Amino acid sequence: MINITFPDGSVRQYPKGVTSMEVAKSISEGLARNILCAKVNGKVTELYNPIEEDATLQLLTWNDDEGKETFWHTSAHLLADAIETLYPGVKFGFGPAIENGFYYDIDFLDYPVSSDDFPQIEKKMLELAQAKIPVRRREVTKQEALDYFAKKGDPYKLEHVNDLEDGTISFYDSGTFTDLCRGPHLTDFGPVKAVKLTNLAGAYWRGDEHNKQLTRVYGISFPKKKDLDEYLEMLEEAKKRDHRKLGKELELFMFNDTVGKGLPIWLPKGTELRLRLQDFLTKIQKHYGYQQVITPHIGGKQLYVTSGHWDHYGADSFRPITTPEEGEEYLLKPMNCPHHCMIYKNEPRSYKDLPMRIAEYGTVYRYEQSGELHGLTRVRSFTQDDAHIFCRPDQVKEEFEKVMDIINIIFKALSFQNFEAQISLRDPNDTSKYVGSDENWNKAEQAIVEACKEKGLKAKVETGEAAFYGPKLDFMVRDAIGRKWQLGTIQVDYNLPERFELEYIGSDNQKHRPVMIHRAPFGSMERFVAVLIEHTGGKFPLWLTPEQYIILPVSDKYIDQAKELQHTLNDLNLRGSIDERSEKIGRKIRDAEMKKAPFMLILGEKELNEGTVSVRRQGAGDLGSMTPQAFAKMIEEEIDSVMVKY
RNA sequence: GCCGAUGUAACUCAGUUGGUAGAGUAGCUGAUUUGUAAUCAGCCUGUCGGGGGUUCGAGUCCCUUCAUCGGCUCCA
Repeated sequence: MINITFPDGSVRQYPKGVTSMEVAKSISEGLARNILCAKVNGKVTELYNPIEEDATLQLLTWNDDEGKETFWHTSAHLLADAIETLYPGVKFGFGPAIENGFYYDIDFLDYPVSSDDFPQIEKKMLELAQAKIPVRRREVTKQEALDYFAKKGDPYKLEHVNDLEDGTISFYDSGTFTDLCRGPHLTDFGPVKAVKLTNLAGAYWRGDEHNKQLTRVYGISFPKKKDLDEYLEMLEEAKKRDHRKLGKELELFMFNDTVGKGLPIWLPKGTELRLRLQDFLTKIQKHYGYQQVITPHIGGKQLYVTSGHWDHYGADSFRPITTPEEGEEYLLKPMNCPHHCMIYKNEPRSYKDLPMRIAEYGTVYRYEQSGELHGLTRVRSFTQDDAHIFCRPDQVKEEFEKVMDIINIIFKALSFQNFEAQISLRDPNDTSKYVGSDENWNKAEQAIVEACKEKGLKAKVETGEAAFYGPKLDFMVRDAIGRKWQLGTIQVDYNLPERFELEYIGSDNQKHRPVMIHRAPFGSMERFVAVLIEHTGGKFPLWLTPEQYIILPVSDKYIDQAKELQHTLNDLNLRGSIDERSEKIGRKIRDAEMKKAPFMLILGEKELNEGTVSVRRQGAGDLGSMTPQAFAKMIEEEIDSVMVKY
């Protein structure tokens, strides 16, 4: 007999060699019906694997992330199985589970494939699922694996096997389909009750654009039909928060083909919103000792040759601007750092001058590939809330942490609680992509890791994601449909100061090299506003919203008094407008609700007699009547409650 | 840039097998003067993304190009 320990700490005895499925059955039939896989001693595995010694056991269902992952991973095999049946001879790449569903990369050879094929593939998948085709693991030697795929003629699988070590290779058989796979998997295809193939995309083999592009089929599957319907419903809801749709509806920004793709135009309401965000940050930065500067939108090409950007990105940038006078070349600035370095160099600096913090809302222009453009989140002209901190080496950590504080203030004020922090280090195996000495890189990377540790910030470390001149700490926030976008960023840079030969005179009267910190708490105004729109669904916090109220006169008779009320509210530091149309009050309320105006102020005979106004909150209904002063106080208190003290 | 899809009025969308375009909303005009989510009537609105082709005839078919959407690659 062996002892099985369950997550709640309880221990039960079972015969040696018992399977997780048998354990589940011993507990309850219902549980046995719902479990998908099991975690034995911390490792996810199939339900049919025997447990030979004392172990901890967690039975995983659809409600566990790892249960879902296994479910979707098996669904990827189910997809491949169906496709191999319908399109004999196609070649398979990788087919993993992803955050929401699964995909399989497939070389369809000469088969013309489009989303029109989805229904019949889905049908085939459900057929195989209903047949409860078993999925079985088997260990194979490297040679067996090579022989199998050589015989089958699957070049991608063959290449993959070649990279694997003998003794670690396993196959999964399901019906007529056999796949190279680490697993784990469901016991059979049976639990898959609903399948939806979502889209078709090109994907380079092994993610390398020099390789052949395979066809990636994305899908999602569920153990119940109802779950699929709910998922599709959820996607529909998310679409309503799409910043591109809301940006149009709320008249925040626009694009125009003649102006150019990826070049956003901020409309009056969007501009107001953005300026309010900028003012908010400017105040914080003033408190933290930043100085604001303004630099031109173009700069001599040599700036970028010196910085190294020309070497790294020159070929993929907007072409240089030339002048009638020969020999002059300027670039639309793709970043602000070189200009700021010139400000630093403008006069000799003393160690007493440092840290020197130079901030600018700097609009930059980058030639993004056409397929990359995406609403306001990926554009060709955008404004960074940029700043560069020039400091002594001994000040790096403290300055870095202060920037983290600023980002924290901003994210809190806008309720971005669910951000993910990422430390991006260089790829130690390919240092050719980077400039600067190993020593500088090590110092910079260490500074970031230590700062995160001291601040207690849990950050995911990604190698190979650093900028070419230095490592960085990024703050990622998800959009309405779950895509991650980098917003705030902090970068430590020992290299540009060297390239621009920046110096300061130390207390020892010797020349020293400062360290540079690049940082942008919003990241870019465009992307930040885009994500903010999707988070709030267009219902911005009161301190930020373009219109805090709309006055709704009950009839035309009260328009003059409405104007008086607006003056009063102006004096109380509130902003809003009047609905002067000759419409019934019900109509005005409906339209104001649709426009997401936070407060509706209804003004008629009753209010005029009382010297009050009737207040209605968007989405919440009538709050009763109050004086304009009381209304202003209510708004003020609400704004104060979300503001972070610094 | 690559793969797949989409593009019809300001917006959301309809338009059968090819027979020269419709609805709702918005807008305009008039009537109504309104009390907490749509007052009524009338009017206006189109290079059917652009260019080329097939055809007696193209929003519908073909080619090409542009933009957008979902991915891949990229993201200083």
